[in-house]
Amino acid sequence: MNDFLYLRENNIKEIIELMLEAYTESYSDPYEILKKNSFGRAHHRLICTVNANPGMKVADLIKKLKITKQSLSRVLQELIKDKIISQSKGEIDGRQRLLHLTEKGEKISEEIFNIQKERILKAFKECDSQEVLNFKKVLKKIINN
Amino acid sequence: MNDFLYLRENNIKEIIELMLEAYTESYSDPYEILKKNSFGRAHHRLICTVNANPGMKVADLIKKLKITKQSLSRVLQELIKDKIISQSKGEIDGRQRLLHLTEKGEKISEEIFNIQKERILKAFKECDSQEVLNFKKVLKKIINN
DNA sequence: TAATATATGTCAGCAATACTGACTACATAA
DNA sequence: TTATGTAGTCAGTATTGCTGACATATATTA
Repeated sequence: MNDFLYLRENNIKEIIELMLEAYTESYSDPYEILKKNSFGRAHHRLICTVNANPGMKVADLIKKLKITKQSLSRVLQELIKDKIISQSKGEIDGRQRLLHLTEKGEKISEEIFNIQKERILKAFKECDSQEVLNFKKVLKKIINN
Repeated sequence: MNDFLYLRENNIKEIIELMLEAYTESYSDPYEILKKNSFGRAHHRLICTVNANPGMKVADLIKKLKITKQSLSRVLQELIKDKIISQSKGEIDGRQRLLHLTEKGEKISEEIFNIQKERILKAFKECDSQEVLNFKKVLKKIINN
């Protein structure tokens, strides 16, 4: 195409800042719902990640969220006590604790999602199929280092 | 196109989680550079936002970062003291304090950017021009409510 | 001009999130 | 059996964020 304008520093710099904004906006939308349940940003990230990766082990959650196990522990224990998340012993490796949303957890996760969905849906309705597919593709490339 | 698969709940849910991951990864990349300067996540967000919006006023920064002025203040004063950010009196409205990166601030901002750039550049090189343009377009739509 | 509103700054205290380091318990692998 | 890997825990500290109250300077309005 029209050479490599999209690889220029200014474009990349702009996109890095847009990602910060999009994240900040999107993840503050469900603030009220979270507050109603006495949850904060840390619980939100945890619920969202376990929801997307049911059965993941604790070590993977730590890696994804980029926090220490001590930081994770406090929040995770709260969610387990509140019966939002459940743990099961790994069948292959008995040391692992596999994480799942409980039924109650699924319900709250769904409530949170329904709020966050509004912003995304509104945006996507102003785009066509191809644009959204490309958005998702690039997002994945950014994650896979 | 092939009807509206991209508007389905599961797709949107997946994208919300991908945005969390992409942000978490991207904004932890420059951890070492920030630490070297005794800066944290809060400083990072502030530097990035002022860099993208030179001359912005304090109230707008508060709105973008979604924090209180008291939270902003601590970090902002640190950056002003370290001569990373400078304030100038608004010419039209003398109550406003307009924020800029200093020369030193630009330098650190560039260091941070150069680290974050690597991940984005690597991703973009595996995409074509149109895909990146679409990525940016959708990102902007998500921000503009 | 006087009263009011707005933009910013500041003080004090508290809450949430995250870190380091040290140690334990248990399961797997060598 | 010994070493390693996974998870949990305790104690202390740092960072980031909040609320409420109050101060200062500038702008707007009556």
